Amino acid sequence: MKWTDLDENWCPVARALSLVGDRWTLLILRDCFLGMSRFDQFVASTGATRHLISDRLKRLVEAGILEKQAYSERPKRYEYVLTEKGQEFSPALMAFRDWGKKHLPVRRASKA
Amino acid sequence: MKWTDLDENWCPVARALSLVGDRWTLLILRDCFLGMSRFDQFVASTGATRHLISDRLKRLVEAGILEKQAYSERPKRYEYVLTEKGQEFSPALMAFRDWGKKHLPVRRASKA
DNA sequence: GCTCTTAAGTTCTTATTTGGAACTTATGGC
DNA sequence: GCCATAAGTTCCAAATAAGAACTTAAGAGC
Repeated sequence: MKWTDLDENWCPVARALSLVGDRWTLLILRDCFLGMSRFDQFVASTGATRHLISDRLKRLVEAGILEKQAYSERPKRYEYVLTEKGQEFSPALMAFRDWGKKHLPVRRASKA
Repeated sequence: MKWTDLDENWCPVARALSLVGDRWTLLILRDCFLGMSRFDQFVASTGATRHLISDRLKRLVEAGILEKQAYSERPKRYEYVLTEKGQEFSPALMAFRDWGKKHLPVRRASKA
């Protein structure tokens, strides 16, 4: 079964997961809420490959969660900003944060 | 970069994702909140392969999110129940549900 | 005492996805 | 000219997932 098959599932959780239920996607959204908007910021912050970031940004734009906006004309440079649909995803990330804070404390010195 | 490298990340969202930031894992947890507890129920409900369910259940048990309990001695049969740590993950799933309900309506007759 | 069914996995082979590094395009600065 | 920056794309190897069949243990029906 493919992930895209979940997009018409009866369950709203499954439909949400088909779109944003992916680790890199969720990390990109976290970065957006932290104020990031550019390709190389996402690459540096998440540690994902450029290929993955490229792919996930494309999906998020198609889904109307992010919007691609030019911030420079020559050379053409784009940044990605949260739409209202994207903004409204924040409760989910906050729930992840709260749960992580409570149940997954850092044991050693952080690597990242 | 590997996923497991996120488990010591400074960010609690990243640490949470290293453990449960996977579509099948989140679908299994959804099923647990819907009252399911057995292997074949997860397979049928999520549409994932048996291999994946087996792997994800193992991880969730190791992480202390689910507990494996015998419900039959001969033959040995196990079921998986949420621990308190697992129970406390419900706000995240509810956030996914609310966001999915609002922003991802079903367009055609459901396939699943 | 043979065959069917159920439950919880495991194993196998083939496809798809990801990781990592190098390359591209356009421009500005030294 | 040569180096740097930003936002990607391309390539191949490695890791993961898909799909179906097999395993183990027991009870039910005949």
